[in-house]
Amino acid sequence: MDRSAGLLPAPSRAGSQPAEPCVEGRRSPSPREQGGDTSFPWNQGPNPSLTDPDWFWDEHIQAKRARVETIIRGMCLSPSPLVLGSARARDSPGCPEKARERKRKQDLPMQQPPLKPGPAGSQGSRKGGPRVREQLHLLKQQLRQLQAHILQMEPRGPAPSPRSAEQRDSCGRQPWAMDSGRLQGSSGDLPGLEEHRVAEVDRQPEEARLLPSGTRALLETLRRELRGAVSQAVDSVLQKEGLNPGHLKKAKLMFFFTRYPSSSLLKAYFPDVQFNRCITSQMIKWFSNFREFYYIQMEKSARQAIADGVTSAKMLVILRDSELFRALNMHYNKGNDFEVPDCFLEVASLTLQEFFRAVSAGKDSDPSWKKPIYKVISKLDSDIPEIFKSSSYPQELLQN
DNA sequence: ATTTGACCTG
DNA sequence: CAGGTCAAAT
Repeated sequence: MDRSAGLLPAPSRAGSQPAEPCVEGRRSPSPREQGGDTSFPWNQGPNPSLTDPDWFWDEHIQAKRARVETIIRGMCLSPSPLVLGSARARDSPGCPEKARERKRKQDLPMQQPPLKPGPAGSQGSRKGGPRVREQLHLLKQQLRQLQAHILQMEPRGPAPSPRSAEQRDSCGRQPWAMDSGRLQGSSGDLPGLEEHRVAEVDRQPEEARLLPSGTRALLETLRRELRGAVSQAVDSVLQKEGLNPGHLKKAKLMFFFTRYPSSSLLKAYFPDVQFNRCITSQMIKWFSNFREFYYIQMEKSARQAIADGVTSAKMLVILRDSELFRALNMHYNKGNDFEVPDCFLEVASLTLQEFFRAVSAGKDSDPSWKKPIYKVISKLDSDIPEIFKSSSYPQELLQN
């Protein structure tokens, strides 16, 4: 609520930051950006997906998807139509286009990895915002339905007689006791496995307890498999999927520190985002939009100051109670979740002053009069607090 | 040929 | 904010 004295020390930087004669138009990478010289900042981070070849990750995801698809498909083929109905209902609403068409060459990520025939991958990268949530919901629903379905079928299983349930060692093993064993082949034929199963199955409803051990084991295995598959599907959907509102919010806060983030910096500060062309461009675009608003405000304010009779640029300092601050804070920090750093106010003040000088000197007659200002400002990016890098979303750590 | 930024528009 | 365009830089 109550802010520390907002008065800025009117940094002498204003004088020591003259528009130097930069040879190249492009902004030279700030020293901060390349702190790791040859190595990228994110080399330190525990995110293999960023360092590994893209195809590796894609295959991984594709494997997951394929697995889930298989399971879901199996569910649809089951005697119960319940799943089928909900699954279809999703495709019909928005896109009349055949789902087949989606497998065409990626329309946006043009030349990412050389391969990506993705079974369901191409649609995942699209920004059908709500679609993802629908899918998630669908998956959860399907899981629940399948579980109910299984339980419902259990009693009718292999003629569950109280005896068969007890004499699980009898030679009368059901045909699919074998299948059960095969199914969990991955878990191996551990000696004590049987006991484990029994212990787990015992926690199940009464009906289930009456089933032969083989059946119970199968059910349990199925359940486990399904749970794992759905869980993975949810993860993959939640992640690939693109940027969410949380990311946008974080980006806005980051703008307080950096007006011109490089793509590598963005990658370093959004570990939970899988960057591809689309995502990267979108984020770059965000900052471009941020800048646009920022510069518009600055120019407007500068002209206002001139109209108000301000004579010296040095008199223009953005305080935390100024109108300009209010507008900026509203735009990048709606709700005051975050305390705007002083460094931002300094840069903003300098920007304002630059605009003031330029307009005062009548430079604005030149079509490209803003360019020099941009050049100056682009060199004033600050370091972004580590917290922004570590946490996926500044949901909580925002308070301070 | 690709990326990035400004600018304009909806 | 996302789209698209244009220019500049890689």
